[in-house]
Amino acid sequence: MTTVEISSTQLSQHTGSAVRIHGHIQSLRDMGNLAFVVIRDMSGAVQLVADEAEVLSVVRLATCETPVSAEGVVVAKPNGQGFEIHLKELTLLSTPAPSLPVEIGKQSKVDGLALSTMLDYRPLTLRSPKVRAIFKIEAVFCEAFREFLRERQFTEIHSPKIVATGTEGGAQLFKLNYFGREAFLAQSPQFYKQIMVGALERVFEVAPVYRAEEHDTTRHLNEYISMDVEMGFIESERDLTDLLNKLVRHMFEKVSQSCPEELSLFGAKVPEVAVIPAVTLSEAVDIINSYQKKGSAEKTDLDPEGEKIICEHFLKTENTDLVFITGYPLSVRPFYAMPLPAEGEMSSRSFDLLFRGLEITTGGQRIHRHEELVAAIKGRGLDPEAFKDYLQCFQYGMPPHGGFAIGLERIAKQLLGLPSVKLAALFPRDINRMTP
RNA sequence: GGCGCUGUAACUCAACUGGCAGAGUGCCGCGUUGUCUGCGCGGAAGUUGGGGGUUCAACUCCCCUCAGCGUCGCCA
Repeated sequence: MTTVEISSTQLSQHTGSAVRIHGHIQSLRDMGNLAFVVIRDMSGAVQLVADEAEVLSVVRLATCETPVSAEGVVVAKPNGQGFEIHLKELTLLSTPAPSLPVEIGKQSKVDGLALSTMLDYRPLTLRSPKVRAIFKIEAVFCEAFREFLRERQFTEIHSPKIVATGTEGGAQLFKLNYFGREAFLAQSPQFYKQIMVGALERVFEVAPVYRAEEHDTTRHLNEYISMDVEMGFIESERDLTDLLNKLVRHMFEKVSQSCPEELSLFGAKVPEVAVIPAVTLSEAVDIINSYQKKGSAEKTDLDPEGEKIICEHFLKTENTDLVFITGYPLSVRPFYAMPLPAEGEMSSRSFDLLFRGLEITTGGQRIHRHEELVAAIKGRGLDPEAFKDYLQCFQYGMPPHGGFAIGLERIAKQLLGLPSVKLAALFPRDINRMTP
């Protein structure tokens, strides 16, 4: 009989055959003259059954997480629920692992871990089925994001992360020493993606961005993955919200199709995305005030509590997990935001997308006329000379354009109902943590 | 960074009004042929975050310090 190399998901196709499989030992149950070994591989897990003295002696040397190669015959489980491998030979591929600080094989134990323990032992906790599922889902989000945009003739770009100036001045920048000169880690690919609209018309980028903000919350990271989009020749920000609407629909559909098991580990329900409703900021504030006894919410921005109330309202009234907030005042947006003169006060052609109570996207149309942009920069008390290189593309003609950015860890956190965005980053960087 | 809370075994947590530092899981040993939270018996495991103080006596009260969690500002 020839031995075939398989992975755990292919068991049913090899009933009665001799197979070889490799993975890490996830659990060991030694019953004396019978032992059960569950191994976890890239695709799932499988139970090995050992009942021969020679194999049992090897099993007794093994410990949880030891990588092994196993050979045996695929058989149906006696209870009829799935398949297992009747073990003929087990090879330990490394020194047996010492006892584990956290029990990653048991879901209840992993769920009960303190966030700091989860992160301190990250190389280990990332192996647990539920933790790694987060990152499989994020990979599918990225895949779907790329797929959708490529189909619409967007080109993927890679902008520099070492930059000479900040974009908006709002978020704090990490300073670094660049051969004796001052440089910064990019807080956003904003300027570069706009410049690339001049060259490629439609671009996107999936890359880390850096924010040196000194807050430690469940929705902030100092390094996170920004899924950026920018497109030219738009008529208004409506073109962007339409695109974003279809994009998130595609991303959710793809995750729903590709990751049913990963989603079920979290009991997560993927939202059905129809036409995402939109409200202006001032309408949103009125709605929030109608729920709160104090009528004091300001009409400049929403606080986290307000974001929650708005989302609850729209879930109740329109059965949607997603809602656009539009018409932010120019004053709370970066200088390049396109103004929208409305009701006496200057509003902007920008929007946020909220998902189950959290902002996952910000975007908008940008100013594309050179003279207007220079005036906007001066209006913020900034020096146009500092933005000389960025302004070049406007000097030589830029079409009406705009874009948005989706926070990968945030959309994953909200989808899976994670208590902190830090759990959605492989190795999160926050104000207190730089390792592992 | 402000405010609040918490630090006890590898992990998750108990310990009354200040009175012998414990449990479950994991780990080690022995037994167990259908486990999947294996089961049974036995065992090891602690500078109670650190430092100082009050007291006959401190995990417990006070001060300092370090760390973690929550929350707010800001943002994706």
